[in-house]
Amino acid sequence: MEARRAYPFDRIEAKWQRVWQERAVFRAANPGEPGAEKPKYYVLDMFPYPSGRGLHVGHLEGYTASDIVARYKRMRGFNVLHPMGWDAFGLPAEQHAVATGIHPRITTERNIAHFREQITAMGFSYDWSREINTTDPRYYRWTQWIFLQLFRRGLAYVAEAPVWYCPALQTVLANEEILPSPDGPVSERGHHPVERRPLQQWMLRITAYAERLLADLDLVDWPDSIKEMQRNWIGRSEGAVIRFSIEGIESSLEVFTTRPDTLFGATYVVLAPEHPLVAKITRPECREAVEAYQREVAKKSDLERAELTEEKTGVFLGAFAINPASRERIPVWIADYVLLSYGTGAIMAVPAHDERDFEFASLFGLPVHPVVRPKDSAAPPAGCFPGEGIACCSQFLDGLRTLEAKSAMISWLEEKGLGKRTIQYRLRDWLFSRQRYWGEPFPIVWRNGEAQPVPETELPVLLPERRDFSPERGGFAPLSQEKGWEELPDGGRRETNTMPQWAGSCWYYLRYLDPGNDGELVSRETERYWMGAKGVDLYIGGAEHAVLHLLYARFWHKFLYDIGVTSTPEPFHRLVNQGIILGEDGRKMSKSLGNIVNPESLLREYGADSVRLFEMFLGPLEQMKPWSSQGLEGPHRFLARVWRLVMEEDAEGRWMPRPDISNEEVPMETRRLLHRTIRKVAEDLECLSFHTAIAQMMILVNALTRRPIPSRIVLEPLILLLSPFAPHLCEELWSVLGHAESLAYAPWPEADPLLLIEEEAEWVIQINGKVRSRMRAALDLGQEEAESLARQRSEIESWLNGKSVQKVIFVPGKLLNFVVARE
RNA sequence: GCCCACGUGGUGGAACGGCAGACACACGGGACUUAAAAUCCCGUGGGGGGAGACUCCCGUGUGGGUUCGAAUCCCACCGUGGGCACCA
Repeated sequence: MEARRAYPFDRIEAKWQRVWQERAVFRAANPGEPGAEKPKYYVLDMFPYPSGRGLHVGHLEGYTASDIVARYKRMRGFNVLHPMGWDAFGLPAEQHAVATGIHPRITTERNIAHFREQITAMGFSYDWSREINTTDPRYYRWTQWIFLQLFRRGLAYVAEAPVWYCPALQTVLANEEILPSPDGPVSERGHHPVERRPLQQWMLRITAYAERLLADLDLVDWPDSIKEMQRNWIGRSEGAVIRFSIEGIESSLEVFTTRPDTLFGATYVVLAPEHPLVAKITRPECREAVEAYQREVAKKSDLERAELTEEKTGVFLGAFAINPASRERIPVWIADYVLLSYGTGAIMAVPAHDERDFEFASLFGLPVHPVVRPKDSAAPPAGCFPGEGIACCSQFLDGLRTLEAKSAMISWLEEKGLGKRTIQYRLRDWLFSRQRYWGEPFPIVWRNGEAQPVPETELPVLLPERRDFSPERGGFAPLSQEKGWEELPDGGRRETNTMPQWAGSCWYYLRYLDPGNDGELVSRETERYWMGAKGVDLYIGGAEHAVLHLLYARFWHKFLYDIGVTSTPEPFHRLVNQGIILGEDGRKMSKSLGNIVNPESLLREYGADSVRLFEMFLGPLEQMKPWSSQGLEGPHRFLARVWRLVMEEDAEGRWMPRPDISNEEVPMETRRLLHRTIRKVAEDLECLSFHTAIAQMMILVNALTRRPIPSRIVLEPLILLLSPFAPHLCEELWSVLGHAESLAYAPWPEADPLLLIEEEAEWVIQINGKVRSRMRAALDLGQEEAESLARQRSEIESWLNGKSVQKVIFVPGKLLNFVVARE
């Protein structure tokens, strides 16, 4: 069915997309090129993984927002960097290869072509000369180079550690890729069950940067919720490590606690079941029970240990430790509520002041010694009191507040050599290897059991071609099947793990700056120019990357800063998350619900400008909101109205410029409205309030439609204001009005301050805070004049009749409120 | 359980502590048309009074509070979404 079009968007959109491409309109100038004398503005989208499903309206929302900003900033005189690329390594393409035998490279290329086509059809103003692809050897060469620098500085190391292994995906996964579920932990991708296995893995020492990753959150302009999530993920806690000696044995054990002030109340000690000291200190009579418990924990730890609905369990080792403060003999237990991977893997239990210890002590009949009382109470309460208060029953701490008691205890411990002040982080080192094919190979060769770096001159280490994609059983890397690749003539063997998908996305924003540079990751001069001062000026993407991508990228950026590659401590100055777009039914879009909105049909029916405008008109960018295909009508009609302000149909139905377009001045009311609109749109664009900017332009266009005034004096500024939102339509109208050049770099309209000054205002008159009247009057009335004008109004007169006015609130230019006695 | 965000018409949403519901969608009425579509105009939170121009009351999840005045600030609760979850 050939739908009649409200305006010929199909023709003009194809035309302008071709013009932009042919003239390389959006090419950004690097230092030394004409254009680079302008101030820079770097507006970045989170680059997509090119999946087989193509882009959905959610991607398009973020990309539309960033494109509007990019176009706006160009018109404001900035040299704008607005690039796009592909995060193309990753599991889905490899899973597809396993299933179909088609090489992931083929699938990836096909998907990228589809994505690029969809993006082009939306009219986004990317500088395609900077397009990057993480699977391109010219790109991943530098991913490998960064890894080598990390390795040289001891920040990449091999460790045998219990890691999350997913039998279904046949790979290990990072902590960050595991989700809790009612049936135990599962993989984030695919929700397959995962279990713990001890394997030799590459780790990155992100914990070395924990403090800076935390502190520098203060430097960036990000949503508070994201900062908070990162803070929680890093999980800094201050406390002390305290040494407990073991009765009858030479060795001692260390515990970490955030409450050293409660040491006098420590009535037992708990080790993680896997703690290396357990075998050494367990008494023979307890050995059987302890080992049985360890086996049980090892078996269930995979799935059930993460659940906390279960009752606490543990066993006594038969051994005793000495409380270093009270000199009391206290029992040593193991229990699975203590984790080996945090702190020292051991705790001092203070059941009187810790809920978990209290629960455990109650269950096993262990003693409870209160040593803190609330500020307003003479004695500690019964049960467990985890709050802060005043120390008691603690000898030299008695009477001190919790904060002081902590310091006093730490000083005492340090003096006696029994402990010291410590900071612990919840953040763990980053598990960096994957047993997959479709990822960056490590630039590492094993010789005599030692990992050796591949010389930089030999980069990139190319991923070998493959025919057979079935992964090997048991968690070995597929690359270990490629003997000709793995085994080197000198007897060395290449590392066969590959890097995780996060690797390529950790630094891609830097490669856009200088994508063709084969001598350096990015030239110093270019990096200084584009990342100057604050790094990426605006970064738009989904909140699902709050901790993973954004924490990893910050880590790498700080490392690159330390080795002199980057010049700013933080990569992304301002971060904005677009909200999720729900299906028309208000539920999350998903294949199984059948509520996914296909952008192709919308583009065919309404055109890219309408889709762009509607994506923005839906509501605040950061908010979650449902899609409504019917709602698209509004912005579409609006664009058609703008079209008809300039164009009209002749008898044959051809669109022609209106013959009556003039250069004549327009009525004062219209000029004022135009200039208010200019101001409002610019203000709203600065704070990314796109929907209110559109509403304001609709108000202007509605006024112009009502009383047709086809004058360039109002039409041209309107077209410029609208052009970041609906660039194809506006380019066409701009050229119809006789401009030979694209409007992409036309100066943004300036609001005339004289036209923004109002002389009159509508005053609101209230009685006891309720609006009882309004009047148009001069804006600059004094209180007395305003009051007497208000009192003359009959409705106010009758409201005030017989009442005594106690007070009059006067807000200049706005409001008058008579406060009268209530009977 | 803990942390964070958010609750406004039939719907999406707007509103520096000062006119609640801008702008749209949907719906209803009208103009144009042989008719329809498109377009244009008018109406549209709920309830009451009035023949009428009009007018009064109620209303921003619930209950309190601060204030001359609260959708907006504070407290408690309920609901929705997101994050964390034995991290000592």
